[in-house]
Amino acid sequence: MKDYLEAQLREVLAAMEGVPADFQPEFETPSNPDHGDLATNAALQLARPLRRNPRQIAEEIATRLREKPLDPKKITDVEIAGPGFLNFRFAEHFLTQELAGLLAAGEAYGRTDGGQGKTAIVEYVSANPTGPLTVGHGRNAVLGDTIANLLDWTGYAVTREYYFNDAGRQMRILGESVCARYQALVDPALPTKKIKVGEGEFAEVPETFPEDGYLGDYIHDIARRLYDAHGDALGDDVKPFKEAAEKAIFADIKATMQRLGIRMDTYFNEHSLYEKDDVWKTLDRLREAGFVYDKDGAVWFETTKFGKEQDTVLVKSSGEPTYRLPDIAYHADKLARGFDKIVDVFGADHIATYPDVVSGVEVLGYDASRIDVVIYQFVTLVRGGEPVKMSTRKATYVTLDELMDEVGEDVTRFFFLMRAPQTHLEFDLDLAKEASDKNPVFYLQYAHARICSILRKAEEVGFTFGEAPDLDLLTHEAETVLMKELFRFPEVVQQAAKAREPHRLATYLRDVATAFSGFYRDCRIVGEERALATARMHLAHAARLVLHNGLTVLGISSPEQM
RNA sequence: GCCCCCGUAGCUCAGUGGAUAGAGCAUAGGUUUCCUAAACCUAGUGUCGCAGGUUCAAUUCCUGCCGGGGGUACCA
Repeated sequence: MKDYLEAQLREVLAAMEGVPADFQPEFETPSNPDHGDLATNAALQLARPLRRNPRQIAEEIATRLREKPLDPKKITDVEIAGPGFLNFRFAEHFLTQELAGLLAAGEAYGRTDGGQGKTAIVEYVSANPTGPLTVGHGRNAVLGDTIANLLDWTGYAVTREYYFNDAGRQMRILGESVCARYQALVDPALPTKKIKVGEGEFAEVPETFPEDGYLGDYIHDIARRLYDAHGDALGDDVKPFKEAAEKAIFADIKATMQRLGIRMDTYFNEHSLYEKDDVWKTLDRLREAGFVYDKDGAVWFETTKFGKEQDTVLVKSSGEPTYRLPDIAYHADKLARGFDKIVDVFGADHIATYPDVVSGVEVLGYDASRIDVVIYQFVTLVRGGEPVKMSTRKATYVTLDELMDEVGEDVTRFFFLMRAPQTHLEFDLDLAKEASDKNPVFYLQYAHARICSILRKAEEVGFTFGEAPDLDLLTHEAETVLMKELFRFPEVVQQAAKAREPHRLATYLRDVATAFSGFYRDCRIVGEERALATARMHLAHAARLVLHNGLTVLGISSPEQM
């Protein structure tokens, strides 16, 4: 419809004097229904170049549009309002045509092919296997997964990738932590020590426990399982402990992701970049390009040439690379794999590092504009009105599993998606637990379940989807309001995908549920005359489809009864 | 110091150039002989942090300031 009107308007404007050739008319859907279904501010924008009163310009455009004339099966009315807006009103017939299209598309309604078969890779979660996923990881996981869904729905072939590092210092400490716990099981008389874990807080640990070791219960569990399986045969070589811990923790992480409905396509081990020698080749190429120098025994990247205040160390004087170098190699790898869109989902703590990655791959000759970094702000966990400091190492965290046990998988996903990524998310655990039935996700699911119930009841009394509906019977205001709301769905999906902002879809679905409530209140099905009831069944079904499809994109179930 | 994000109703947040700034929660009241009351309806509140600027039009864009958070390691 927008396309039709834009074409008509362009023809009219082309015939008017003084309109710039490159003038781009803008359309919008007015929030106030009195202002019609679609409006354009063209006359206001033209006021300056034409040096005429905008209302006068609007009059001329309106007259010319009426003379064309506009197709009465699409547009019934053009009016001038306010300072010079042109408001258009859709013909009812147009709405019912759209409804037929929606019903025909079914569970594919909302899918568009703007991606044109292009490829995208979304990197998310990417937690190193040092402990269970926490609430903090949850926002990353759910955001990334939903952005991947949105890209899928807008025509991209999407790869979901999990990047991890199981070779660094943290993993060694993990192995040592398990080893120490194991040794204490072998010999309970082993001496212990106290280590500081915070301001005035101490933990009693085995003598061999690393100073900055991991204190979580899962470490005990892993040690206990190793002891049960191998007795005292393992000795004090850290390697088997590290490997066992990684395996157990990764299995745990994957199980948690599965509960959230997340399935990765690929797991990318940072170590593979060393096996392929990519890390050092990357360094050589940066050096050849003239952006690398040696100083104080370390290797530096000249990030000052890209507007940063300081240069950045790529290789420490110990000969060990900092994480930036493999990060650059990894992104070069993704670019070389040919993805059209590369989306990274990072916490706010990465905000200073990704520009280095962008600079790095540009130096390597790649088009860094293909990379799109979604930075989300941290989750502040609040319990009993107090913010909770979370640390994987100190084991002062709430796991994602615990959260899902308390409030459920659907609420967990929805909660993380409700707000714009760039705003801080205050997660009040007490509220989430105690008042979880007030979470908006139930509002959406309830609306869906209620539609299913209505349709079941309608079929019980003898109405059927087998009959061709006369959709033109849908002229009640509550019906047209609902239809217009439903038709926004594909555009909302596109906008949410483009902006990488899933919360737009969550907000929209609430509006759909509200519009359906209005229909439910004013328009009955059971008890109505057969033709009207049949038409309304189809409209209710359309509303169910939009809710179901929208919830599917968000990764949330749409129950048929509650 | 410098960089990034945020500042909108009592609370949590939508709203990125338009016509009277919205929703949920909370508060007060009302609605079930009627397809699911996990619902619906009604009532009320705003110096859109402050000050300038650009524009026919600014909560939205630009600059400065104030406040909150994050970053600014040869840590990841």
